[in-house]
Amino acid sequence: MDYEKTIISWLETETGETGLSLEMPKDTAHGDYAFPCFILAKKLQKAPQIIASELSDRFSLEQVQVAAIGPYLNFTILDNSKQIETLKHILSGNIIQKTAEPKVVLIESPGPNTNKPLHLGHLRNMLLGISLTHALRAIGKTVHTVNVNNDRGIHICKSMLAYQLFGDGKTPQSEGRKSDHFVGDYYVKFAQACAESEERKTELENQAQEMLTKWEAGDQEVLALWKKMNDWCLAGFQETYKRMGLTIEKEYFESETYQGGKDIILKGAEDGLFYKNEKGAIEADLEDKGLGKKVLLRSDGTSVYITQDINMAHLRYQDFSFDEMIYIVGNEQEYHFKVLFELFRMLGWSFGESCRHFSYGMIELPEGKMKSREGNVIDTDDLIKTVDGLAYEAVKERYEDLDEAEMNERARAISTGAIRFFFLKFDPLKNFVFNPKESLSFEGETGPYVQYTHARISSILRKSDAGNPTFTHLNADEDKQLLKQLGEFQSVVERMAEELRPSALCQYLIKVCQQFNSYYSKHQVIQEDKDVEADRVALLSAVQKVLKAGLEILGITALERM
RNA sequence: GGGCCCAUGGCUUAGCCUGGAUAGAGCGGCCGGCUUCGGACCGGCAGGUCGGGGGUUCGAAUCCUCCUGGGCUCACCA
Repeated sequence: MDYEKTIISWLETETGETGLSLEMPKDTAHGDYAFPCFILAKKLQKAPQIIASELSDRFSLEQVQVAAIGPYLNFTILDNSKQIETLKHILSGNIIQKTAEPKVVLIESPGPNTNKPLHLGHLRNMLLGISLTHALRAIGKTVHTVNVNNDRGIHICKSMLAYQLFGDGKTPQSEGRKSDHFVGDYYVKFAQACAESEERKTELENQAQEMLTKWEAGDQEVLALWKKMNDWCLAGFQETYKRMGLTIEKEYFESETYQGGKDIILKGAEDGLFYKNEKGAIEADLEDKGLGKKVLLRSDGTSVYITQDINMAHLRYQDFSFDEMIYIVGNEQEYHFKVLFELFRMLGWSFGESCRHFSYGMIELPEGKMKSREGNVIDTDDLIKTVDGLAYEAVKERYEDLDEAEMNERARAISTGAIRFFFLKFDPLKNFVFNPKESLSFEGETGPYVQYTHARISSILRKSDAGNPTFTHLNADEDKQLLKQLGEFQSVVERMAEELRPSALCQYLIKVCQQFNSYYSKHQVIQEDKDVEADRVALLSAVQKVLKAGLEILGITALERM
């Protein structure tokens, strides 16, 4: 029985109005549905309080209790069969329904440059990508993960040149340095050398430019150096991806795709989509879209940044024939993607319509923006290492008699939980300040809090010897609140997948945990009355399953013990 | 200068799309709670002109508008 519809149709016949709707009160003391009577006040020439009380006098529906609280009509559904239905559903393991159309989605993340290690921006990128991948799969979409490596250009040559000048034949192995960090060290050295003097800077930049020209000309020596350093970087990234649980199905490389982009542009120019400007460069006119004019090929015929993105999309469509593509890229590239998608349209590529730029805000440090050239960046690997250490200390402090392997395993899960949750709980659109000293905690609205709640429930479930539930003892306010909350899990996951907002799931999980922990402090689960115990165990078990499914989407291990 | 985005207690933030009943929460501060299921927890207190003005509305943190402050962007860089 759909009480909402029934109540609405009663209201409509009673008042002669149409198109009325109910709202869901925030405060549970206000029941399950509410009708604000202000709307009728003008028409009926009566105070809304009076209208509410008159309507409540005339109301009579099975299983629905009505109360006029001020100008509101509040309805409470006494029949909890729907919630019990949901509860049984969850208990049977049917936690998330695949309600989405079974489309193929491509997700691009994290798009690194191969001249330095991954920093916190990439971390945010990866975690957003991973959680979205999980959420989309959970609701029934097919997701393929791809990546783009920006492995060509002047920034790459800077690291290469510095290595040539100061490298002295050293290798990551000889220095015992993670290979991408080793490469990044030379990017910093380049900047340091440039800082010596203006002359030195000009000299070095010219040399880097020469190197780039040689690279494009296919100079064997330069290419060999490029290959060596690129491979170091990529190998380092792989380690970090693995640690963060990111699997990439197909890697694309700018160095391999930029040439093909030219042909597409040239063909487009032939077809009259683009034109040659007065300097001989090929341009797209996007003035009518408010995007200005965009150069697609330089007058010397070489490609620009966007050229390779055009070809890459084309290649990906050949590889995956996706229905949707989501680019997870920072908000500083919003203009770039507006232009890119417009170009897809001009080229008549139908998939262009379903491309989305998942734009996220930057991460700043308390002392300001991160600048890799200046060295005030926090690397992903360094952060993980630090938090691993903190988590290990936290576990050791509480459970000193655990064996080393178990201690490490828990510490690692907790560390991952803390990092992931912290980076996902904020609205992705917003910039946030990362304060290394204060930001990462294992208490309050954190991943470990959710993990702890899960472990706590698990512990109770292990101890209980209750039989089968009858679902007749879940009538306390706290029972109802929890049941109601569990019923919203599905729509939270759907919303996260549609709106690309993992933060919505984080907020939800926190709320469930808070409600459970409060429940825990008021209601004893394990007890003499085994019928009551069985029902509460059923409820807890459902909470546990929802927490676990939610954590899995975020990529966090739901611990049985911690 | 044009475009896009952001502004909520000391700090970090939810709510804004789809307007409603005392603006939720975490951290920090203060007070209290482990001889029943895990204190990485729970209960309570203090702390808010929801950046500012104007408008729409019975009603605005939420919608519209102007302004202020901040970020990003508008390369034949990537």
